[in-house]
Amino acid sequence: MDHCRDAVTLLRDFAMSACDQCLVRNRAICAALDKDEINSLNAIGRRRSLVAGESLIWEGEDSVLVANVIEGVLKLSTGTEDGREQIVGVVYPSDFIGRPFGGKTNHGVTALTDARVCVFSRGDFDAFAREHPALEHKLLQRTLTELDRTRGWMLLLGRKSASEKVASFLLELSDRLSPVTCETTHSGAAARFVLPFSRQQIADVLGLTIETVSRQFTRLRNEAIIELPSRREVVIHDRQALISEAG
Amino acid sequence: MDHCRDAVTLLRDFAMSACDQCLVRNRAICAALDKDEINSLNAIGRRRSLVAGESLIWEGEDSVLVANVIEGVLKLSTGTEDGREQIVGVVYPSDFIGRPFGGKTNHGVTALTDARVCVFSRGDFDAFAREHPALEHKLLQRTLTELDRTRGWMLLLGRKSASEKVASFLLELSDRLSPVTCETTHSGAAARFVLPFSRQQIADVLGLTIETVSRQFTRLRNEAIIELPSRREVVIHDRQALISEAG
DNA sequence: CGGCTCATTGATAACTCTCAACGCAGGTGG
DNA sequence: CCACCTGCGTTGAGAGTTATCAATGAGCCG
Repeated sequence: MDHCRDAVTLLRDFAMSACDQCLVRNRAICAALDKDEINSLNAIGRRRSLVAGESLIWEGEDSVLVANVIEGVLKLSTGTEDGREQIVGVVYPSDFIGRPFGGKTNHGVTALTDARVCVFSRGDFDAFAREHPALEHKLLQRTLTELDRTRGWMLLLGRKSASEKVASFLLELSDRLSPVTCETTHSGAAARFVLPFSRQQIADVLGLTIETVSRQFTRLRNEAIIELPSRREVVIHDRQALISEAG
Repeated sequence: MDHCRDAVTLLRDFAMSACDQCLVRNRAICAALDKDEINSLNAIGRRRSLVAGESLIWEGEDSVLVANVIEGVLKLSTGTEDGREQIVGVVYPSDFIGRPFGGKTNHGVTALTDARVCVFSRGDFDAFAREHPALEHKLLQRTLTELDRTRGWMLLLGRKSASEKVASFLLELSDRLSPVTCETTHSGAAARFVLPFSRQQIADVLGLTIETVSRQFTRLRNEAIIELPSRREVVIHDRQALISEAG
């Protein structure tokens, strides 16, 4: 474990400089660009750090900036006038943030953990993208994948019970978080991870209340399917049981 | 009204021939192409008619074809193993269907009404798109918009009550159906329209049961907010009331 | 005129929410 | 160093909304 964490830390310290040392250089949409193009793109962007809880984009504002996630986890969320909130997406390193090509941003973007992103003014990015079809292609592929994922989530929100929701949530997290934790089982999914979410945020992802989430967690713990070493840590003991609970 | 319906019928009768007479020529992604390019695209596609209930794509199969909707309404849906279903999208004329650039199709596509589509083999379409960045750009814009719409729907599924869901649903339909009904109020939304959905399908859109949908409909009727001339017809009498119910 | 599907209506049950109290952990200040 | 305070999470009791089960009704087609 430790040698892995060291490597990650090392890479992170270098990543503040330029794109060719960027942690997500080969996974983000930038992978579509060659060295010269990357330099042009780099010229119109800048790195920015966010502390947990800090917002990058607010719901309803005109789309003024877009970004790539370098490190950390961020949520996309909307809410009703009377204060109910729904998290409509979660983005991880190498994911793209924002609404290029006009239009309003219909959801806020807020850091769940401390995060580092690579931001562009939307106008600059739009112009650059229009001149680089390979970049637009990557962005299209990414957007199509995100649309698929989002539609899968609709099944969870519309048709699954609280226990199915929580089980599905834990499984998805263990997949999506595995590249950073480095501690993986067979198929590359993490058996132990740190939740980037508070209980309230989990509830906002799943369309539940905080109490229902809490009860499901303790039930899973009592059935020895998971372990909860601390509020934010989860260990999956019986992945198969989770899978069959996920529906 | 009648002169309008005549015009629509007239256009529809012509539309079977070539792209330049296509009903959605200027609204679909094809609008990105000039006359020569349209002809090349036309050469690799073909028109196809679907009767209500007929499927074009099945959940889980490899993505083999993509299409543009010319006429009619289709649903995108997924389900759980035990038979629960969730409609994850509804497509209207000029909308794009399918999953270009590899990957499995995660949701089935089924006609809700009789429909006519313009289909392409996915491989052919992919190759064509890669050579025509303007087309990919249109597709990207469309996909981004669809992603926004889908995320808005997540708020409905996760956080809204049955009455809010039904009200929101009727309002969205009255917007989306207005171009074809031609009978519009102030802002281009139809006050009277024919539902392309059965009660079960409405339930599958909203994450409710058929009985709950039915009860909400009769309640809205009893409160004189809507009128239900037949099973499939809706007249909105008090749009403002619907808006405030939609949450 | 059946026989069918689809929709409505009613009674009851189940699940999740709401409201409320308590507990734990981390941080601050005496 | 301990006490207290505060934020977050857990647990419990009860209420409310929606699902489930069941029966009836309306429209359509052979």
